[in-house]
Amino acid sequence: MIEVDFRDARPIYEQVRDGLRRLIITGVIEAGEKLPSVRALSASLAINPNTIQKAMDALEQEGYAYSVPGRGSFAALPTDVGEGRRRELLKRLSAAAQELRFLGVPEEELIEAVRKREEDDR
Amino acid sequence: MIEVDFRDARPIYEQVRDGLRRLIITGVIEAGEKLPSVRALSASLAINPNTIQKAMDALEQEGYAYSVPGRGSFAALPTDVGEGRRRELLKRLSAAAQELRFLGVPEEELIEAVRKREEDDR
DNA sequence: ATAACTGTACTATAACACCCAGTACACACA
DNA sequence: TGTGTGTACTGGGTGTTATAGTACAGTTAT
Repeated sequence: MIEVDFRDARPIYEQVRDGLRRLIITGVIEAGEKLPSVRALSASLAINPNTIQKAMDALEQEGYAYSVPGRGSFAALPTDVGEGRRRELLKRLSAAAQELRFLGVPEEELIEAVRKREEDDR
Repeated sequence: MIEVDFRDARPIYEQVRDGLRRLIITGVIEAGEKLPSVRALSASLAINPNTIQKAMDALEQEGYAYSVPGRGSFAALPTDVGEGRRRELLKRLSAAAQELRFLGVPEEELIEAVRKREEDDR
């Protein structure tokens, strides 16, 4: 369900956070649906529960999930995602586009990459 | 010329590396032109020379610059930038676009962000 | 030749983030 | 009652980051 690479320079909790976010974005887990529990993810990924908890905290802070003690964590509505996240993504989009244009990639190719909707990332 | 925020979570050497890359991308420093020397940057930014050196190494590894002992570091040609950097940027572009669409941002707005060329990013 | 500048390479240290192990508490649900 | 849940601690190990200091070899201008 989620892939974690221990050799990757990126912290594990970020990889888990991004993996969970991706499940929500791609619709695998819809709004209101339950996310994997901390202990379940800890067991299936062979990662310390504290690290999973940290990923959950980060995801909740972004607005992509909310937690209910005793019940579990759930996917939030897209409208609950903070404005900071939107601004960061738009900044990333512009920065990547600008650098790619500097590198000689034609504008049409960039627009096509934006239009295309796929999930074959890493 | 380059801004460094010590309170930022991002490592200083990454901020310096990104700042130098931006100078090249925006055309402030053209291909073949000399980059600020390690010691000059170290003095003007009040940062240890080792940290600046690390930023230079990273930039050179990306292909954005090359160094000549005794002479200095210089901006490389866009064609010298590694293919890995291009693939990473395209991945970032797609990922950001996909998430923004999930958040309800209309496709036209994304395309406009890609077309627009500005330099007001941090 | 001399001086000043350049990239580069070491050693050593301190601070911090990351990840782990282990334990514990309170709540929800069947 | 038992199981599963989020959450909160303490400790310890490890690697990264950034620092200070020193040093060497090459280039450039005086």
